[in-house]
Formats: sequence, C-alpha cells, structure tokens
Amino acid sequence: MAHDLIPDVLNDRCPSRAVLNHVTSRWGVLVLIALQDGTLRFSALRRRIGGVSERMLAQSLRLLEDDGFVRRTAHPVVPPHVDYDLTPLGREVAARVHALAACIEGSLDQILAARKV
Amino acid sequence: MAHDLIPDVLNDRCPSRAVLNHVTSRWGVLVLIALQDGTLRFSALRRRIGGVSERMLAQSLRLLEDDGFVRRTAHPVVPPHVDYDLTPLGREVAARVHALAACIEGSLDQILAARKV
DNA sequence: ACGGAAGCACACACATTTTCGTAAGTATAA
DNA sequence: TTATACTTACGAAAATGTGTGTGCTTCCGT
Repeated sequence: MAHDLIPDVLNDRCPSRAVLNHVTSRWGVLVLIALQDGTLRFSALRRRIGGVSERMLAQSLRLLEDDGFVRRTAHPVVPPHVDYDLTPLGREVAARVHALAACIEGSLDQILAARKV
Repeated sequence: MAHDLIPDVLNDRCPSRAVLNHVTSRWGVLVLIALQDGTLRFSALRRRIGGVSERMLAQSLRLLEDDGFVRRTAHPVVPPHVDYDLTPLGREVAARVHALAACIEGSLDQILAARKV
C-alpha cells in the first residue's frame, strides 16, 4: 500500500509531477535562472527574460510563489514597487535548473552540429 | 557583435532556448529520467512513464533523438523491436534532470505543506 | 510653469496558437 | 486475440499573445 508514500515523478498520480511541471515550464525555468543573480523587480525581470509577456511572467511568478520557490515583497508605495527573490528552497532548485541550462549551453555546438533537422 | 556567440537561454534568439524546451518538456523530462536506468523498448518506456500517450511518447523521443540525447536502434524483425537508450551527452543532461527531479521529490512534503492553494 | 508622455505592476477579456489525447489503421507472429 | 512500434486525422483542451485599463509619479520639452 506504500505506492504513494515515496514521491516519484514517473508516477502519474504523484503530486511531484505538478511541481516539476511548474519548475520546468517554459518561463518558470527562466525565472528561476534569472533570479539566481539576486532580487529583481517585475519589469527588470521582464527585460531580463527575452520574449516573455507580462501575462506569462505574472502567471509563472505566482505558480513559483505558491510552490514556495519565489518570494514576493510588495512595498506599499506609488508607483508600485515589488521585489522578487528566491527562497532557500528556490535557490536549491534554481541551482539544479541552472546546471541543466549550463550543460545544454555548453554542448550547444555539438547538439546543433549533430542535428539533421 | 558578440551577442550570439555565447549561448544564453535568457536570450530570446539563442538556439539553446529550443533545446532547453525539448529537455524540459512535459514528457521529455520523464523520458530522460526513465532511460537513465538503461535501455528500454517503446512499450516498456510507455509503461514506465505513467500517463503518457503513444503519440506524445513517439514525438518526445524523436525530438530528443534529433538533439542527440537519445539513440534509437531498430531491429528489422517482425513484430518490430526497437531499443532506446541515452547517448553520452544524453546521460549528462539526464543526470541534471534527475538531480532536479530528486530535489523536488525530496522536498515535496515541505512544498505541499507551505502551499495555501 | 504646464501639458504630455512614460514607467510601474499588474488584471482582464478576447483571439490565436500549440499541445495533447483518442481512435483507427498497418503487417506479422505467437 | 494480443503484442509490437508506430502514424495519421480529428477535435478538445491548454497555453500563450494582444490590447486595454488603473492610479499615481517623474521626467521632458517649451
């Protein structure tokens, strides 16, 4: 009966699957990488991540915040000022994500060269 | 003029972005993780990865093959017999992907506990 | 000094694009 | 009949982009 006690992403019903999807989502990955260098405001984050729309950035940030990877700090001033940074847990996953991205960036030449399509 | 010489996933136009998307795609991640334990046939892979359809598995495998992460070996027999395993490069990325998944699996309790939604 | 424009951090409605699952089909052997 | 390894067509569902609005402040030109 211990089929759900140990988290396993290969298992369809394991909640870890959803969290993994948030982290590996198109923009989620890039948010984590971008925030590794420190705190950023919404607009700065948007400028940093090429091609992201306001809508998707906001949505990705909320998901990562709900999972406890990103911390949102709103300063009650006008015009609005909101800071985003990584939680301790967020820093751990961001490090893995970054390692993956770096690995791909590093062997990109090799990948593109071997590609026929 | 050296804006495209160094691969950078944060850059919209960098080809590494596409490769990263293949690797971090919903089923791509799981394929890489599943193949870490060794060679698997199509059907075995499908049974291993909970919830994947034939269509998506085939598609994911082809993308990963084109990028040089997965090797496909077809034996010309009937009924068909096709083996899938990781290339050396594939083993590197799979290791990073697995590290990420393990990290999430390991802190799943903490993540779910902190969630309000 | 005064009007206009831009920036901030989003939310919301709408349209499009892409992704995904389902069902059916293939040829053959056990 | 079932298993193998897919492919294709179709339609549903999810992801994503676009444009619009908000309330206020700061900067810019004249």
